[in-house]
Amino acid sequence: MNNAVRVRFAPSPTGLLHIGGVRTALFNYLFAKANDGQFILRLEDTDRERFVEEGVEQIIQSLDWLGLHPDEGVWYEQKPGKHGPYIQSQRLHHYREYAEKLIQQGLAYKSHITPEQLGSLREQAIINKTPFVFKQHMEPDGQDNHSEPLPIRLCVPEGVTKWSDEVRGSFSTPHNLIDDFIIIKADGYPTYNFANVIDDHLMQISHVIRGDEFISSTAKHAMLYDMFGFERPQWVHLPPILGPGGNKKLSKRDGDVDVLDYKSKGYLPQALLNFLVMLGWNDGTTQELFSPQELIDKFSIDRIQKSPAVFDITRLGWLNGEYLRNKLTQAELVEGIKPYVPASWLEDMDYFKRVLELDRERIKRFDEAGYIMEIFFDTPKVDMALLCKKDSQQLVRQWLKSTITALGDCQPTHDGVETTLRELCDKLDVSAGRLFYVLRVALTGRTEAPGLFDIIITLGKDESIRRLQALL
RNA sequence: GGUCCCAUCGUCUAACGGUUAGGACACCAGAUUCUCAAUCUGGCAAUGCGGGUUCGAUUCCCGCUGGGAUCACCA
Repeated sequence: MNNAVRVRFAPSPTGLLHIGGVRTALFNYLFAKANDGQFILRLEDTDRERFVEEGVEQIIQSLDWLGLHPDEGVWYEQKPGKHGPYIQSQRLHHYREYAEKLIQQGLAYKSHITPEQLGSLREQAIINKTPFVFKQHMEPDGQDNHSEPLPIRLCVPEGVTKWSDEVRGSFSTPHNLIDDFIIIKADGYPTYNFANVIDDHLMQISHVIRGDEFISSTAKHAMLYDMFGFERPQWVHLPPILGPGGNKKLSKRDGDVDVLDYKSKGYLPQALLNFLVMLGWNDGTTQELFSPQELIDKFSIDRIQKSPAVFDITRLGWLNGEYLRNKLTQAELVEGIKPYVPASWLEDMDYFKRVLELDRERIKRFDEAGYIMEIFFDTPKVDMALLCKKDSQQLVRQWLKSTITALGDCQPTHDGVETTLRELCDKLDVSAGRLFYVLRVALTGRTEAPGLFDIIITLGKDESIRRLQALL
């Protein structure tokens, strides 16, 4: 019972869920599932100034799209769970209660120093090139009356805090390096450093899996656990994901604003997850493709990477194509592409499916389907310069005419068309390459398309002839 | 600047101290010959530097260099 695995993903709705957040959520999810544990979604909304209204909804939708469903905590409808509420702004009484305990023991105090005063102390320290750590004795004198609300600071005792991370190893931080940090802000809300400890304890979190930006504040958390006599969780800090340059964390500047963007661009959640899991983890073999279940079966903390990984979207593109080509049933493919093509294309579903199979290996993302498939639904505009790029207009004209008559009485099968057209090449004394180029452009307006015979039989003899006729 | 972390092909990464340092993406070439795509074959390409320890370092230790994180009444 006591070694039950309980992990949480605890985003702050101060923005939208981005790639880094998803990777963190994924690792938490996999670890929970791999150990028959609970995956909890908690909202850390204690920053009322930067709170983004649509953030909560977007976070839930993102996780839902990716299939990272929590067992407990926040969801469209509150998930059952006996440790709620799971939204920090609804848990203020807990933080107050624990802060009060600390105050009574003399381990925390109301701080009178203003941000301005603190700021100038820090500036002074920088000028003097001396390290600056704020402690209670630096509080200004004459701290009397003013009734405005004050923040509460932890009175960091002397000593050293040691802790260890499951992927990085041991850390040791002397307390003289730690500020008397704020645990309850003047507005009554707790800071992350405080709330996270209280909640993780109350919710019986066994493993704290999070981004490595928290590594330097973990000593504070460990210290708090000790001061309260709470059992410490295991810490697992994930390596950062770097932007394309490889020299800074992936950020909005790299287009990493909202994972739902990947959905609208036509990426598959399985592909995105498969891609993300490889950023900082591998199973030790050369396997590249993992189903969600395989991931759960194989995931383990001891194979998490220490070093950062660069986000390479080319690789995501490859993976997505791989899934589109080999992992999706036709029905799933149709379903996925639906939103990206005109509804009218779907009226003749058999035809749509035939076109789809023809183009399947050409589609890397759903959003490309419209462009790739449109030549089978709309009469293309043909650029004369392109059509006559390799041969004179006169010649092209003649070829088109001959093709129309040849097509007129040929078998409407792939082989029938092939035989007919190759015979035509002989008759016209022209290479297949030249004639087929002209026909492809004439029929599709493009130089890149499926095989010519496939185009003709899919389009149908009549439609093909009609298109050629129209050109003349 | 203080504290801490990290370091294998361009990228994701593999390698009980002993391998011709492996795979994948990307790239290039060839094959399939009607283009593109897909597929197959081949190729290019890495242990940051300097010291140790060792019979032997990608691997262990130290220094350097480089990169990153963090130093808020943000998380």
